[in-house]
Amino acid sequence: MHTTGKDRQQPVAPLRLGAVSEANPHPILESLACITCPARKSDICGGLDDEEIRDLAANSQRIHLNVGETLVWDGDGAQYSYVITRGALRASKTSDDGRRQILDFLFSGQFVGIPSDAAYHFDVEALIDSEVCRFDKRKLEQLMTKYPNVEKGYRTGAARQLEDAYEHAYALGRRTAMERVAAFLLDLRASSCTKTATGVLKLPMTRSDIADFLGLTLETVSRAFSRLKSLGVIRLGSAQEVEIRDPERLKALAGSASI
Amino acid sequence: MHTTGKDRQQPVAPLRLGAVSEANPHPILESLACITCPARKSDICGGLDDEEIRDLAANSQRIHLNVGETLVWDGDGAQYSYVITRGALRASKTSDDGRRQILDFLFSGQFVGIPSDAAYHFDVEALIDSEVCRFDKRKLEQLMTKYPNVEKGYRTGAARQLEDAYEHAYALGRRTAMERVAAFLLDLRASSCTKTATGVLKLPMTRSDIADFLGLTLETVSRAFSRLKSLGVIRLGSAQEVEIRDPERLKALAGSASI
DNA sequence: CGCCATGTTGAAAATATTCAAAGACCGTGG
DNA sequence: CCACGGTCTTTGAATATTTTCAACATGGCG
Repeated sequence: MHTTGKDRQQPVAPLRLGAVSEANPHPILESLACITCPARKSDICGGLDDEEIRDLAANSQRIHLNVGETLVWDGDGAQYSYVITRGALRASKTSDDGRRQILDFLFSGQFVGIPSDAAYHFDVEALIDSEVCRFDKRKLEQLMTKYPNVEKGYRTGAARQLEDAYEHAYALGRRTAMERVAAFLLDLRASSCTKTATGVLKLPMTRSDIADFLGLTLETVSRAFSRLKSLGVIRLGSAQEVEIRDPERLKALAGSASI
Repeated sequence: MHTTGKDRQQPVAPLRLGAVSEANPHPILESLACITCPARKSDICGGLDDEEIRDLAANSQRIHLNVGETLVWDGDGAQYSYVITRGALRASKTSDDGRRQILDFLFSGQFVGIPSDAAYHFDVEALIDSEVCRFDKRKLEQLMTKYPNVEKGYRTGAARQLEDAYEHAYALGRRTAMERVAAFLLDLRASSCTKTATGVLKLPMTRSDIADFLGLTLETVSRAFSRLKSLGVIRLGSAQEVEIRDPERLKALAGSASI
């Protein structure tokens, strides 16, 4: 049985919701920020024109998260929803005996906050310094009524997350360790994860995070990386810098897609 | 690597969408059926009063599925959504090399059809003779606009499915075989799965189905059942009839919850 | 420069899978 | 009504994959 070491180590000064470092309403002058926001085309904001987006801006707050800070705690009242505008976060479930399953890595443009009841049932923490846009759930519902496109975006976002979760279930249940790691790297490449100009991936997560996402141990993940390296499929600048040298080969190693 | 035997065996005469055995619009006289429907309190129908439900009935068709019949094919255009009104179905993804992951077992009251794009990315098949209520997606959207409670129910349903998928991911990634089987039986007991008057579970799925749901092989599942039996935690009438004799013990064997 | 986190690698151990065979159950047809 | 055939299930033994335990390497940061 695998118990992570990493997850027991709390962020230096974990801030509970409502006590987040900064939570400033978008000043009217700053509503321009929405126009140039990396999440401008996200599910929630994408359906609105620049005029309407000011309305959204007035009903949201921008929040900065330092590395390790927690945005959402398991059990927290689901008062807010969030759109990631910069950085990288992880959503995870941890059992009381310390086993952790990372449900998703979240990058800019992604949406957090589709609770079925009054509370969240997972944690969300910042892997690196990040920024999110916060919406009061009540106000978001009003916005959804006012702007059908927001409602539709919410629905699309929920559906996509569900499909991602299904794909993840396929990987966890039916793929080998090697296939999981290969598929993970391909997914990362297709995501909003940071890349250098030459396309080198800058992983914001540790081997332990990857292991807890893929249902493996960090050693198994490390061995898979080493194997990929020795096969010449990837190149490792540092442990966090991964260059995919042979995408086709990587696809083959990821095994047949789930159709 | 595990490849199921079961899944290669197509239903005798698989019917493609639109060619389903019966698809009759709810006759006006039959709209009463909605009132007494087992899915009357489901997410979609639950928010409406008996007057409004007639409107829903007029916009839906009742469909009968025989054992093994397929309701949704991976790749199918997502033209319809469904509410299960009777029976048991399985939603699954199968890769082209034959590996199958069952995503969910669906019982009466549950909702199928939250596509992020134009197509479904999983199959849905009947485990036993079943009945579903079919909604044209377009009409469902109109109904959602007309009745905010339907829209809210849809959203709640989507959120619940997402949370189920997350819980499933935790099980697949971090639980042992024994824990998965124990937790599965507890989940079934809490579900709408058929039970006798004395509370004995009537499993509509095979060991192979359970294995493909839990990311195991059928042999491993069978061994876990045998173990539970020898521990006196369950009693097996037949392979499909499971009596949970010691729920507390079963909970302990399911391991600590994911919080 | 050195410490502490993170990452890599090796060997032993555990868990689950694979392969194999036999038993139970169900529906069908004689 | 019972025998038959096929499918599903159970159980055993060998094998494979992944985990666990342990030691060492690396590297970022004070």
